[in-house]
Parts: sequence; structure tokens; C-alpha cells
Amino acid sequence: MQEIIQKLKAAGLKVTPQRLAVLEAVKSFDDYHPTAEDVYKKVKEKYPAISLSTVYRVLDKLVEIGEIKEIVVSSSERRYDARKGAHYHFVCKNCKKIFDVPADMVKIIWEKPLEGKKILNQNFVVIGLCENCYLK
Amino acid sequence: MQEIIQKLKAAGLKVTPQRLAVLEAVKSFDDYHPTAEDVYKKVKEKYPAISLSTVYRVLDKLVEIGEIKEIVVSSSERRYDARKGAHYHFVCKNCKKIFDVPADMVKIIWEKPLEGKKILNQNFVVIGLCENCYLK
DNA sequence: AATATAAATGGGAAAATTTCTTAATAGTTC
DNA sequence: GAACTATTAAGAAATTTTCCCATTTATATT
Repeated sequence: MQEIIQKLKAAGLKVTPQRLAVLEAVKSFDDYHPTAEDVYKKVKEKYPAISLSTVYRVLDKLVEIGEIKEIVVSSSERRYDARKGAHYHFVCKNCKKIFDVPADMVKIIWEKPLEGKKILNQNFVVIGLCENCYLK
Repeated sequence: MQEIIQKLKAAGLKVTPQRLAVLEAVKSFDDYHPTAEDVYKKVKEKYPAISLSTVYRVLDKLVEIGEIKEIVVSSSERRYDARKGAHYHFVCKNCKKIFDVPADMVKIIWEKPLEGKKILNQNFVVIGLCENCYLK
């Protein structure tokens, strides 16, 4: 908590209760990867006055300063992830559920460098069928 | 062209001019990765009567039968790719342009199997800054 | 502690993207 | 060529995200 306050200040951003509440909400979902709407509903429980546009704005800012990650899986929903350690994601094509894939399960090795480009981030998403949907 | 006709028939789907036109349109973009809207506009040139919902439906079907791929990069736009060979994608955070990354540049190795799950597809997306945007 | 100021918020409207509904149309099979 | 069924066009509706602007609030400065 102290950490995020420092981070916001370091980025020249104000420490607002909305920002703290949104971050806390994203974290509370643990290994479920909430949509903006999920976060909105969660925050409302403790902070009924918050507006959806603020949630969107705050989520963007938190991504910008690297406090959370935006994960982009199939379909047209943005999801967020507050987990710190490196990991990838598995999405079930059928039930749309998202599972974490620990980073040590997959090795991603660059054989040749990407000339001229600067890599900021790597997203690895596996699409398939989960335990439940596989057998049906 | 004969190939897609066979594929549609094999899947028990009708061979309609709309389906052929949409596939041709996606292919015509070559290494640009069009949105549904892009495809719609393109198809309209030769086939003015086509409707947007048909484009969406046909794109879905073509993905289903594996004739094209849906690529999911950051932000909330779905893009399509008719390229056959295996490759990954690089998205410029700044200008949003998408570049192909040849498959042989990156090795993705599973160290441990994903228990219980069936993998259908793997998406690897690199986010960064392209040549143009890097220097600014 | 009060004040100034620039940033952030709330609320709702607007935009953008995708899905759904229904009657009409057109492939395909026989 | 008739019958059957999948597919389409068109637009409405739903969903998700962005934008706008008046008001509020965090922060730095007095």
C-alpha cells in the first residue's frame, strides 16, 4: 500500500482514494482476471460514488505505471491482472475462463534479435480447452 | 480458391459468394492485418450488397475452419490474418502498427505439459516500439 | 491553517465494436 | 426443378470504451 503511494508520487500522479480503491479491487480478484466492469462493481461495494469512467481511467494509469497488467486474450474484453510474478495465460475456448500458466512451464527464446525494434513486453496466450470443457 | 471450396464443403458449409469474397479480401491485405471493418469496406468495393453482420459471421466461420486466424493484440480491436505459415506478431505501442515476426526468430518450448488441458493454438504477441517510434 | 492551481472525478452522452433478430434469399440434394 | 435448410441483408440492440465538462479534491505554497 505504501508502495503504490510511492509509485504514484514518483510518477507525478495524485494519490486519490479512487486510485487506491481500484488497485485494491483488482488485487482482490487474485487469480481471476477481472474486466473493467468487474472492477467497477467491486469498487462500488466500498465506494458507491465511483464512476465507471474513473475506473477505466484509473486502470489505464495503473497499467501505465506498471502496477497492473492488461491481458489481452481472445474475444473483445479487456482484462486486468495484478499478479506480480511473470506468468502467461491459458484461455478456454469454450467457457472463456482464464488460467495462469507459470512462467517456468514455457521457455521463450529469441534466436535472432528483432532489428531496430524495442521490446517492452511479451504476451503469450494459449488457447484451448480446459479440464471441464475437454470431455464434453 | 479450389482449396477453400473443398474446405467449406468438407465442413458441411455452403459455398457462397460472400464467403469467397470475404476470404479474398482478407488475403488481399497481405501483411496488413485488417479489422472486420477494413474487410467490410474492401468487400464492398466488389460486392456492394454485403452486410457488416455477414462479414462478422463469415470471419468467424473462416476462423473456425482454420482458413484465417484471429489475432488478438492490445486494445480492443479484433484483427485477422490470412497468412498460412507460422509466425508471431509485434505491435508498436505508439503507432499501433502490427509487424510479422517470423516463427524461426523465436523458439517456444514447453518444459512441462499443461495437465488436463488441450492446447488448440498459441498466440505470442510482442509489444514494443517500432523503428519509427523508437527514436522519438 | 487557508489559498491557489492543476489534476482528477462524476455523470452522462457519444462513439465504436459486436451480436442478435427476422424475413427473404440462395446453395445443395434429390 | 422442387424442397429443404443454411445463409444473408438490414437494422435494431447490446456491449464496451471513450469523451466532455462542470465540479471537486489533492498538493504545493504561503
